[in-house]
Order: sequence, then C-alpha cells, then structure tokens
Amino acid sequence: MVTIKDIARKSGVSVGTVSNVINNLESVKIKNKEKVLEVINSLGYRPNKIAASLSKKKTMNVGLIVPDVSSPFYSDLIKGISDALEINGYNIFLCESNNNIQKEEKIIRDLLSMWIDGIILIPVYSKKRNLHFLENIEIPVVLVNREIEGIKKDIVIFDNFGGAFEATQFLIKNNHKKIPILGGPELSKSFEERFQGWKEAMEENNLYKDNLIFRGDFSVEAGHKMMLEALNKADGIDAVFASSDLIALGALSAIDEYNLKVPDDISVMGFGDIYLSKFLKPSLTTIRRPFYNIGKTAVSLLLDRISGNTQKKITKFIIKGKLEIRDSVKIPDQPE
Amino acid sequence: MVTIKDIARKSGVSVGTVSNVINNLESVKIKNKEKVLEVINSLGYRPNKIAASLSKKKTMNVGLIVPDVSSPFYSDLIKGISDALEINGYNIFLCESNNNIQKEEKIIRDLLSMWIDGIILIPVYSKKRNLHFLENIEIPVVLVNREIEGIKKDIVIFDNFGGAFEATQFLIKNNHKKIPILGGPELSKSFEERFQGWKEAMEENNLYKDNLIFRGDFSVEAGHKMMLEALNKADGIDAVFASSDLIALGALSAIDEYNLKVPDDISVMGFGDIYLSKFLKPSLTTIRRPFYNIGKTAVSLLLDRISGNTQKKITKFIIKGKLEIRDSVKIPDQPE
DNA sequence: TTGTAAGCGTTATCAC
DNA sequence: GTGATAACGCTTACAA
Repeated sequence: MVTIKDIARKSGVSVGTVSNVINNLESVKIKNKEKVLEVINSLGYRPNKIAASLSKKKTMNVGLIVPDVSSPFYSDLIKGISDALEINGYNIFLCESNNNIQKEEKIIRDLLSMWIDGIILIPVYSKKRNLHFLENIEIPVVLVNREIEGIKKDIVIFDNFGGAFEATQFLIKNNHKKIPILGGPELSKSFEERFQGWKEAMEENNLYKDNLIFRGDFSVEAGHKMMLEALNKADGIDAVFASSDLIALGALSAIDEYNLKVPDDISVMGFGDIYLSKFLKPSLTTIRRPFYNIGKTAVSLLLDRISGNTQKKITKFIIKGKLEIRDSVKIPDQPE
Repeated sequence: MVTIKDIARKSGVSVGTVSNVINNLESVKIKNKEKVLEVINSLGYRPNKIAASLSKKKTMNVGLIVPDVSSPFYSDLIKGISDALEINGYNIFLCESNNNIQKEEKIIRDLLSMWIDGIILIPVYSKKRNLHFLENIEIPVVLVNREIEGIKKDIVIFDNFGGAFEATQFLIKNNHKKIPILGGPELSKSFEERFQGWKEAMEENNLYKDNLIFRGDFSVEAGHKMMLEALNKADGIDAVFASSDLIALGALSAIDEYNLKVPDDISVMGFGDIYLSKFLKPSLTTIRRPFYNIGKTAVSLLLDRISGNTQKKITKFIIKGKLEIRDSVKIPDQPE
C-alpha cells in the first residue's frame, strides 16, 4: 500500500505538502503541486479516508436507518436521500431495523462508533422506545415519516390528515355519499391521521357514521376482507376510501368477486400511490406521497445541523400529498 | 469524547488490557474485566471503529453498488445482501451508479479509499467499460446479475435462458401455438438470453417464426405498444411471452383495449415476478427470480474471499427461476 | 496476565 | 510555502 509518506519521499517534499496537494490547498507552489500529482499518478496512490477521518474527526458518512429496505414504500425515499447526500459528497451507511426497536438501537450504537456525521432515521413504531437514548445522541439526527412523541429532533413527515381529507372531499364532491373507510391498524399513527382526515371530511358533510369504519392492517389481504365485510354489512355503498393502495388492491378484487364494477357501481380511492397503481385496471385514483422530496428535505435538514447549526430551533416539515385522479373514482357529468 | 485511555486510567489498568476486554480476549483476569466493563458503562464509553480500522487494516464494511436504489427489481436483492452481511457483522455502504459507467468507477474508487473489505457490484451495462480497472481492484469483488465479458470475478446470475425456456414450454404444453415474444432492448444481455430461451423452446416444437418477434424496452409503455403491434400484424395469437412483467402489464392493457379476454382469448406469460403481479386481475403467470437468495449467495462468495480464499477458482452461480402459475395463462382441460 | 510503546495514514500546528 | 512533528484512538508485539 502506497502512502502519503512514499509520495513525499519520491517527490522530494514533506508529507505536509503532499497532504496540502491532496486537499487542494492553494498555498502549494505550482511546481511542487505538479510534481506531487505526477508521483501520485505513477505510484497509483489512493488517499486513505479512514486515516483522514481519524485525524479530522469527520467521516463524511451518514447513517440511514430504514425499517425495511425491500419495501417499495421506502425505495423512493432512499433514492431521494441517496441523491441529495451524494451531491454533497457524503456516503450512506444503509441499515435495516426490521421494524424491531432493539435492532434499531443497536444500529444507532454501531453507527455512532463508526463516527458517522449524522443519522437519518425512519423510526420503528414502538411503545417501548427509549426516549432518553434517542434524545441524547450526540450527533445530528433527522426523523422521517414518523413522529416520536417527546423527541426534539428535526423531522420531515407526510401530511396524512390533509391527504385523507382531500381524498374524501374529492369523493364527496363527486357525488358519493356512503363512503366507508378501510382502515389500517389501530396503533398506527399514520392511519390514525388518515382516519381523522376522512372523519373530518365526512362530518363536515354530515355523512359520518360509526358503522362506516372497518379496520385491518395495511395489506392486500386485509383490504379484501374489509371490503367484503363492508359489502355484506352496508347497503348502498357508492365509494370506499382505502387508507392504503394495498388495501385498495384488496378492495378491488373483493368488489370484482361481488360482480360489481369499479367505478360504475362503486368508486375506490386509494392512498399512497404505490408503484403500479396507475397500471391497474382500473387505474387507481389515489394520494401520492412525494417520498423523493421528503428524502431530499431530510438531507437538507441534516446537513444544516452537521454544518453547525446546533442552536437552531427544531424544524418540522409537513409535506403535502397530491391527488392523482385516475379511473377508479366515478366523476359524474364529465364532459366527453 | 471518552477514549480507551480514560477507561484505563479510571480502572487502574493499561490500555492494552482495556483493548483486550473490549475485544473479548480470554486472557484478561476476571476481576479486571469486570472493573473495566463497569468503568466503560459508567463513562458511557463507545469504541471508535475508525481508529480500530486504521490499526487493524480492516473495516468490516462492504460496498454495495446498485444501478438504481429505488427500482423494485433490486429491493429484494438489497435485502438479501443486507441480511446476510448483517449476520456476519458487516455494514453496508450503499451506492448508486445511476446506470452510469463513470459514476460506477468513481464509486469504486471512493469505496477503495474507505478501505472497505469487499465490493458487491451490480454492474452497469456499458460498452465503454474499463476492464483493466475492474480486474485490478485489490479487494474481493463479487458481480451480481450481470456478467462482464473478460472479467474474472466471482459472480451470481439469474438463469434467464432457462427461465424463458421453461415459460415458453409451459405455454406450449398447454396447447398454445402462436406465441409472439414481446422483447426488451437488443443490447440487453438478459433479454438476449430470454430471447434465446423462447426461441429454443419454439424451435424444438416447430413453432418458431421470425415474425413473432417484437422489440422494445423493459417498460409498461413498450409492452403496450408491442402488444398492439402484435395484435395488428398477426392473426390467431393464442398466447404471448412478455420478457418482463412490466411488459406483460402493458400487454394486458393493450389486450383489454382490443376487447379480448385474458386468458380465455389470449394467454399472457410474464417474466420476473415483480411485486403486485400476483394482485393483478388476472394475476400474472410468470417466472419468479429469487433475488433474495441471489443476494445471500453473493454475500457468501464475498465473505469467502474476504476470509482469505484468494487462490480459489472463480465461481459462477447460476440461479434458477421458478414458474409461478397463476391466472393469466389458460390451462385446458383443467378439472374443476 | 499485564504494561509499554510502536505503529496504522492522515491532518494540523508551528517554527522556519 | 514548507518541513518536522504531535496528535487522532486503537491494536499488537514484546517484555516483564
């Protein structure tokens, strides 16, 4: 392995000068600089970032902790984060918490001992979270997509309430009246917010009823089951608000089994805009979450902290969704 | 920041002993070990991996280079790799080449200067690849999913030929005779292999004809377009082999526009098994690629090299796909 | 079993 | 502008 010392020796300057050349310091005489660069090339020298990090106490690495790498929900987020960090010269340690709080804490400890410069955390949902531990992490941390009560950290989240409200409003405006919600798990905050959005829109229009609420989890199977329940129980359903696209998918197939047509007999509103929702038949009207931008925003918050704004107030970004109007919701009197 | 020295001082032993405790060396007297552990806890000491790496010349980090992080195709692969590395105590540097060969080479250089212990590379397809550069990387490299001619590295790839052959055979066995292929880009090796698989199966059964070949890229739009072409050109098509699930999706919608029914009027065979293929209506019969296992295999090859098997012969794993029989292919005389 | 000290490859300080 | 050298926090001979 060729080091800075070898370069120094071969080019007849000191290690300090070589270091300055490598780091593009202006102060180096042009002649020396050229000589050093030449030797670097001929010897195939490669700077050792580990050594530099040890000396500088800065690694230019950040940790990204995701509950599940393979989830299509996070892939755009990861991309947004990855792109933004790359532009700024940072590398990513990608870690997966597997939705397990112990694992998440272990990862954080490991990352800290690698002297990363900051952490972007998509937190696991957990009642057993050690707030003290999280709060006392000595490097910048940005939370994404999930709030943790009692934690004072910069955060970027999606506007679940607003999205659900808008989605439901859209259904109502288009003349739908009996609109059950196909919900997620009770303890999910995201779902709770979506639920509240739906509820508020329904109440505002005097359409709210307790028996319009169905609960399951965020899966296709659950969507299928809830939709069947809804169809069995309630009469005259003219639309349904699925609180995730996966649920909507399940709903679609349940409706199909009932020999009803979407959107003619019943409209389906999704939530989340997963990849492929637009390719379904009928394509799914849904709320798109701009994950790529959420990722970019998280990075800018993080880099801001890393560059020293430690006294700045905690900021909370709430990113709005976008209604994607496609074919699964019936729009009356639409001009041809 | 508390260091090993502080621990040594407080616990009345030497830094060497502390180091041994941290690294679980047996040789430490139990009494000292306990004392040291106690001090470590009370001071909240955290080992500095950077310093350890510099000293040990080993980082326990590996680089993973992916063309596109957000692609659903790679998410399972990333998960397989991530899980397997984690079990073995390694961390991942996730990098994205954006399908750009310059970027890929830059990433490799960066990773090398971070002293990672090995690289798992999903290579960009490129005619302008610098083989010499790749071949001379001084740490273990495992290639995944794409072969590079002239490069002697361990590799794990998917059996595109076999998968396409099996898929086509399946169609033929089930009484389909006129089976166009909806193909990918000409320069894609993966597609070329799938094409050959299809061709061989067709020829073996005297079904092959030049005019059954359509070409586009691996996208929904291309699938749509190719399917329309096929329907316009050829008569009596009873099945179609889409060389990717995305293409199959496009084909499905084209067929729908033609007011034909899948699978009654025409069968559709996909390739790749993307997430959601099983949720389509009709659900897509396709070839599943076991990406998770491909990832795990790649890791085991890499770790094998890292642990010193440098003289071992290059190994090439060809992982077989699995036919997922669902609803988009018509199976005659099926008992009810 | 433990302590001492050299060394890992860089950066940064401070004379010159 | 440059060179010498201490420092970064840890591991690892080697000696005790």
